[in-house]
Amino acid sequence: MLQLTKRTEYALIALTVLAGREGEVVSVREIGELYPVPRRLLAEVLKELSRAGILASQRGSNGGYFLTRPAAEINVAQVVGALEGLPAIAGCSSEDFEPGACEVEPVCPIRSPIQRLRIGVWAVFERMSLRDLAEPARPPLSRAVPVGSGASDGSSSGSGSEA
Amino acid sequence: MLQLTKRTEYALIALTVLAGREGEVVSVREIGELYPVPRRLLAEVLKELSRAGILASQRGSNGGYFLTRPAAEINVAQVVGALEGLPAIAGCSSEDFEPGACEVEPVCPIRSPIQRLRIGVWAVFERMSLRDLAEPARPPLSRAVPVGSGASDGSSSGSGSEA
DNA sequence: AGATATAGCACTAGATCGGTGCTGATTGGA
DNA sequence: TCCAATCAGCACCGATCTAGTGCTATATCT
Repeated sequence: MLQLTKRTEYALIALTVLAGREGEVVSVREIGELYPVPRRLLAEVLKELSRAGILASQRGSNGGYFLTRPAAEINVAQVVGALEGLPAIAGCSSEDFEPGACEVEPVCPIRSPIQRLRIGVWAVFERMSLRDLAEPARPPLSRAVPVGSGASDGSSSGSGSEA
Repeated sequence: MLQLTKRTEYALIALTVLAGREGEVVSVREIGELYPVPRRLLAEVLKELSRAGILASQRGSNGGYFLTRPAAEINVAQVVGALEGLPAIAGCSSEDFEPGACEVEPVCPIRSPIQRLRIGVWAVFERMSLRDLAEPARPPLSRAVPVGSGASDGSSSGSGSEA
């Protein structure tokens, strides 16, 4: 399945909030009040991002999480990498792939193409920063990915709700 | 998990063979003799591709499968789409997503960014044709994806880790 | 002290995936 | 004509992963 996990979705939602309030400490409760996500699970996810160094935490009352770096310097690839490992595309290009696990590997004709796909997908995620997440108005990918020439979500349509 | 299924991997391997023998009818057995893939599963996958119109089949002895169009006109996106559905990235952008299934949807702040990611990933898959698969020498993505500066991995000597 | 909030660990139910079994239909050849 | 090779269709099982929760400890502010 070429799909992010719910954990990652929740992470991105939370990071949207964090990116919009740089410098502030935001608690899981606050985020949960903004968006109907399972708080417990969200907490688990933010802990992971904290362990990965993307967030830092403040314990105790008035505690919460905050970005360790400017939102513009954190990209989706880092987030996905922290929660799911690097996009693997195929098992043989995964992080925890042990040689010999795939019978085809020694003669595999698609290793090189898979690598290229992986790099390409990775690049797509790298090109979107948390600032781009928090400000959906600007089309950050239209420059780099010349495929949706006019299809890159018309923009200027206020608070994003396009099909 | 941002990873193709084994089914899709096997499909791509088989299609590499098919693309290298355009016009010929190739049986599951032949492909299984070339690459150590579970033949039964491979057969199941090729049936699916046949139902999707990417392949056509010839029954009886001397039977097998063949491409319905030139290899250069079939891209990885079509194959992935046929076997896994379009790359969804998130559940809410999946094909079989029913409105109301996601609590966050009405107020979701990342729908638009997710869409952009989806389009970008889709584009990466679209840009690689079966001909590119069959001829790994040429680097078809280096033009369109300017991220691997010189990292197009010249020889497949394994470990392409660029972090 | 007590309320708030994160840290850490483990656990369950459900979905998905990888792979297989079996039966039938079609084609070419001995 | 009969047989072997091959695809078509359906259903099934075990392993793995995901989504979500329970519980307890620790830190901080008032």
